[in-house]
Amino acid sequence: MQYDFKKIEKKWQDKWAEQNVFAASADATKKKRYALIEFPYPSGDGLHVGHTRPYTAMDVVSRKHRMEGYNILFPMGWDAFGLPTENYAIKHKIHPEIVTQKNITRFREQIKALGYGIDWDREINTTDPSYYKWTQWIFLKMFEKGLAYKKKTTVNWCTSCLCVLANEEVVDGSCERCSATVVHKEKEQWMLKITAYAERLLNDLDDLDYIERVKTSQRNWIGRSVGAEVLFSTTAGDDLRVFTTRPDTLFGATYMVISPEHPVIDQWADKISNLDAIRAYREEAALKSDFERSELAKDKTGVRIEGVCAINPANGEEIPVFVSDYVLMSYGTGAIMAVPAHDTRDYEFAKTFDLPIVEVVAGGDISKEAFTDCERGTMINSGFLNGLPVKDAQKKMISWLSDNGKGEAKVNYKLRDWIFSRQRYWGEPIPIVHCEKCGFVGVPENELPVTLPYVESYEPTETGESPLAKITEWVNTTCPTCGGPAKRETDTMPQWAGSSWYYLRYTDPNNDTALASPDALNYWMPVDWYNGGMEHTTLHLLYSRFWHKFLYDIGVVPTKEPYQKRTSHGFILGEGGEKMSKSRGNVINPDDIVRQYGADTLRLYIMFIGDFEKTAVWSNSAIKGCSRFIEKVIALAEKVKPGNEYSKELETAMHKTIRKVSSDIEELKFNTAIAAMMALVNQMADVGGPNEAEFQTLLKLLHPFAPHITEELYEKYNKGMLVMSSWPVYDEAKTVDDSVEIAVQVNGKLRGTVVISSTAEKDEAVAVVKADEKIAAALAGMQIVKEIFVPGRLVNLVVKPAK
RNA sequence: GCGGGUAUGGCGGAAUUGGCAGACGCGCCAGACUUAGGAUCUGGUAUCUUUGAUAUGCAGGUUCAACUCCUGUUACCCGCACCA
Repeated sequence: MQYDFKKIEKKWQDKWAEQNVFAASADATKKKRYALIEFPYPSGDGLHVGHTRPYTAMDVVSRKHRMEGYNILFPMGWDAFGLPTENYAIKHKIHPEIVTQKNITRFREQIKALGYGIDWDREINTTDPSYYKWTQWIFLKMFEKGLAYKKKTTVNWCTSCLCVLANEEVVDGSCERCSATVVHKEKEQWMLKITAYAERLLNDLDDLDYIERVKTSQRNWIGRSVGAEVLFSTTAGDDLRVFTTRPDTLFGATYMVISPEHPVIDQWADKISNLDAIRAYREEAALKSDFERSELAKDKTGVRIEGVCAINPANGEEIPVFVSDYVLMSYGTGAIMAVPAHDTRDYEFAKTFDLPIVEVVAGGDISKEAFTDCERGTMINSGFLNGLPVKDAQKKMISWLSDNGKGEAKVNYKLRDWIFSRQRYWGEPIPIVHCEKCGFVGVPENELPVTLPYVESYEPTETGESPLAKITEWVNTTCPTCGGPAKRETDTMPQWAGSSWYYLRYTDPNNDTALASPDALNYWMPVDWYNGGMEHTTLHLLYSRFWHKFLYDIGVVPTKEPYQKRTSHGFILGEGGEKMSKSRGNVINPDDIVRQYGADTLRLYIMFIGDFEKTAVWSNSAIKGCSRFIEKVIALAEKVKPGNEYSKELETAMHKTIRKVSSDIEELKFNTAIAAMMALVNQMADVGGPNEAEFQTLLKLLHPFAPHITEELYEKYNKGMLVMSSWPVYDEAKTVDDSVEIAVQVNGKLRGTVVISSTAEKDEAVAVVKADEKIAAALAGMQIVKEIFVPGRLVNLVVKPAK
C-alpha cells in the first residue's frame, strides 16, 4: 500500500467531525476526565512546532482515556487580546479585530490538520464580547468585595509600548514583549489584591499534584517570610515602622534606611535641613531603570537625612536615618532597621558611610564580613537577650516588643498586588464609571458587556492615557448610582485577564446567564490534568489560582483549586541547539512537516524526540525514523496471519508492551512508549507477522500517537472506529517469559549468561551456573564465599583463591 | 548571591529504581536490489593494546554489586534577584 497520508488524514478528520466523536457528553453519570492545554495566543507567525509538543501529549493522554471509557473534555480556544496584535495592527493599519480573526482562522486550520481530538463546539475566544462579558463580571465582583481598587503607585512603564506592565512582565529591566527599557513612573492604576490570597495560594499547593519545580517557584515567588514589625519613634514626632526577619538583632540596629519614595520625606520636609539633597537623590533613583539599579547594586548609595533621628526601642539610642535605593518601597514598610553586623547589605552600606557596626550575635568574624547565620550563634551586647541562642532570642524579643507596644510578630510576602490596568486599546474595558459625586461605580451587571468601541485610531498616546480616552462619546456617560454625568474608565485589562478563568468557560461555553452553569462546573471541575509552559508558573498559573479561589469564596465554583495536576513540557530548539527564530532562519513550520511527512509522523516524532519535560533539539533527519516506523506498520499489515495462530514469545511481548505503553502515557514517558512499540513491530516482523488480534492490539496502542493511519489500517476489520474502541488490557501473568537469560557474575564482574526457567529458585539457578563451562573455568581453583541470586536478573558468585 | 535542574557512544536518548550500561531512533560502515539512489531491504556499529581490559563530568566512599546511594568538586542550563 502506498502511504498516501494526505488523503488518509483528510478522510479520518472528516469522519471524526461528521460523527462528532470528540464532543464531550453532557451525561453527568459518566466518569470524566478534563484535560487542558494552554490556549494559544494567535500570533501572526502561525502555529509553532513548540505548540505541538504539549498539544500532542495531552491529545495522546485524552485519546487513551477516551478508549478507557472516560467522558473526555479536551477543548481549545484563543487568548486573543494583547499587545503584539495591537502593534501589528498599528503598523499595518488593519484593525486588531480583523488581524485577530485572520490569525485565529490560520491557527484553527493548522491545529485541525494535526488531528487532535478537540471538541470544537466548545471553542472560545477571549475577545468575543459574550466571553469578556464574564471577564468583566468577575472584575466587578472583585470590585464589590474590595479586591479591585485604584491606587497611585509606582509602576513599571514600558518606554516603547507606552504602557504599564505587571512586575511579572518585566524581564531583566526590559519589557517582556518588546524588550524596550522599563522605567518607574507614578500612576493611578487599578490593582487586584492577590496578596489577600497569598497564604492560601501558598498552603493549598501542598494538596496539589503539581510537578515539584512548579510548586517551588510559586512558593519562592509568593516569598513568605516570618519576622516582626517594629516601631521606631523619631525626633520628628511620628513613628517609623520596619519589617525584620531578625528581631533578635534589634540591639545591633545602628541606623535606619528608608526608600527614596517613602512618604515621610514629605511629612518631615520642614524638619529636614538637607531636603534638596534628599529630593535630588529621589529624582535620580526614579530615573534609573530597574536594570540600572541592579547593575549598580554593588555600590551602595544614599543620603543621610539631616535634622531627624530615630530611636532604637531596645536601648533608647538615637540613630541616624538614611535614604537609599537599596530599600524598596514595595516590600515590607519601605523602611528598614539596619544591623550591619548581621546583614550583608547593611554591612556594605555601613562600610561605605563609615557607620558603627555592633556585634550582637557571637559566632562570626565581623571585622571581615557580616555574620548572617541564624542557625547558630549566641546573643551578646543585647541586654536581656544576652546568652540566648538566636531562635530563642527572636521569640523573647517579639514578646518584649508586643508587651511594650513597640511591635508584633508579622508575616510578609514578596508577592505584590497585581497592577491590572493597561493604557492600550486591544483589551477588555474595565467596567467602571467615575462619577464626581459617587466616586468609582461599577457598571450594573445587566449592562455588561461594556463593549470595546470600534475606532479608527488606536495608537497609544504620548500622555500615557488609553486610546479610549479620545472617544468622548464613549467616555461620557451617566452615573449608574446618581444619574449624573460621569466618565468611563478608559484603561483596559491586561493580557492575563481572559486566561484567568477560561477553563471554566469550556464547561459551558454558550451560557449567557452565568459564566458557566453550576451543573457543568460541578461535573467537570477541577481540571484533571493541565499541561503548560514553565514560563507561566508565576503569571497565568498563579493568577488563575487566585481568581478561582475568589470565585470559590463567592460561591461560583465548587472547588478550591482550578487544576488538580500540572505538568510542564520542555522547549523545542532548532537544529543545532539554538532557539528557533526568524533571524536565525531555523524555524520549523508544522505545516511544512505535515506536507512532507503527514501529521501522524509529526505527532510521533514530537513525542519521540526525547524526555517530555526537558529541552529537545529538532532534527530533520531523526524525524525520518518515525516516518519509516509508520511504513513498517503498514508493511506489517500485509503480513498479518489469519486466525488465532500465535507464538508464546510474541504473546508475552504483547502483554509487556501493553503494560509499558499504558503506564508510560500516564507518566509522560511518551518516548519510551514509542520505543516499546517500535521494538514490538520489529519482533512481529521477525516472527513472520502477528495474528489479527495481535495486530489490532498494536493499532490500538499506537492510535493515540498516530490516529489517522491506525484508523485506516483498522477499517478493514469492520469493527468501527478506533477512536471509540477500547484500550487493550494486559494480563500480568502473561507478561512473564517461560525462561530468562540471566547474568552470571564472579566477584561482580560479568563472566557469562545462562538461560534458566523464570520460576527457578536459587539452588537450581546456582547449579545451572556452576555447570556452565565458561563459569566453571572461571571458578577453577577458587573457593565460593557467597552466592547471590536475584530472580530473573543475575547470579553473583563471590570467590577467593582456595587454600 | 538564592532557588531549581542537567551531565551516559558520533547525535537524540534508554536502563523494570541498587542487579548484564548503551533499549529505541538518527548517523555511519558493509552487502543486496537497481541505469541511478539522498528510495528500499539485510547485517554490523561504546572504546582499546581483544582468552581480556576500560567505560555514565571529575575525586573519593558505602556495597557481593553503583549511571542509580553518601561526601567533596567542576561545568553548563533555567528561574528569581538589594525581598530587610
